[in-house]
Amino acid sequence: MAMEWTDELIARLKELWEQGLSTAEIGRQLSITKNAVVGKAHRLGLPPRPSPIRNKAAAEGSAKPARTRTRKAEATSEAVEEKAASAAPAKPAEKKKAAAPKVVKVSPAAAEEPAKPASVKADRPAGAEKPAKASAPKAAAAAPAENPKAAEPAARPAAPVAQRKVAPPRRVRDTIDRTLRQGPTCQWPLGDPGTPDFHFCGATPLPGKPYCAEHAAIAYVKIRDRRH
DNA sequence: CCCTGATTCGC
DNA sequence: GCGAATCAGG
Repeated sequence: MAMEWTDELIARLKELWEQGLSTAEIGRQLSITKNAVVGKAHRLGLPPRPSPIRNKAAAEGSAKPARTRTRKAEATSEAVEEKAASAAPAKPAEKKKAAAPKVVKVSPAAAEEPAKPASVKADRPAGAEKPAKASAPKAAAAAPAENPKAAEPAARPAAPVAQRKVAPPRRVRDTIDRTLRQGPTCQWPLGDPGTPDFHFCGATPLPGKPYCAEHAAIAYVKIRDRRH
């Protein structure tokens, strides 16, 4: 079987779906693709979400194909047209890019992919480890940014930033999102981003604030004495 | 580019 | 039934 949509899995899907999470996000939490999420959601008849492109052919109640014609349908009808239109194709190529060679995807080498955290699906095989620069530091800078004056929140270990573990930006973001969603914790960064000891405070935050009392005090300073 | 959800259709 | 491939808008 391709996949077992257990009752529990379906229940989780429904729940997350109702929580308004994006399909991709739900997929990440369930370790499936967003396509799987969307497909299943439709089959389950879950309430559609506001889609960026939903209404176009649909809202068009009148003379219109009412359908988006995917490449397959198009190819089919094209073939038909070709047959009926006796040679001389009046239209060059709609908007399709010329028949791209499109090499086969999965290569034999895929078998020896480096082990992954298991739970995480192996997406982005290629670009997964190059974006390592701006993201981590950004995370650290984000919090203290509210307080330009009291910058330099945590001690700087002056650590030899040697072994960057290269934290994928997306992953980091997702982790943070998840944390925030499932239970707020103090997001004050501690340590040097990129070093193994980097982490967030994690204490219980003040109501409505991303930081705990201790760090909120540092993060939010009055802007008094601005003039002069 | 990134993201989003929707749809089609081979499996 | 499933979901990759694709589309299409932001």
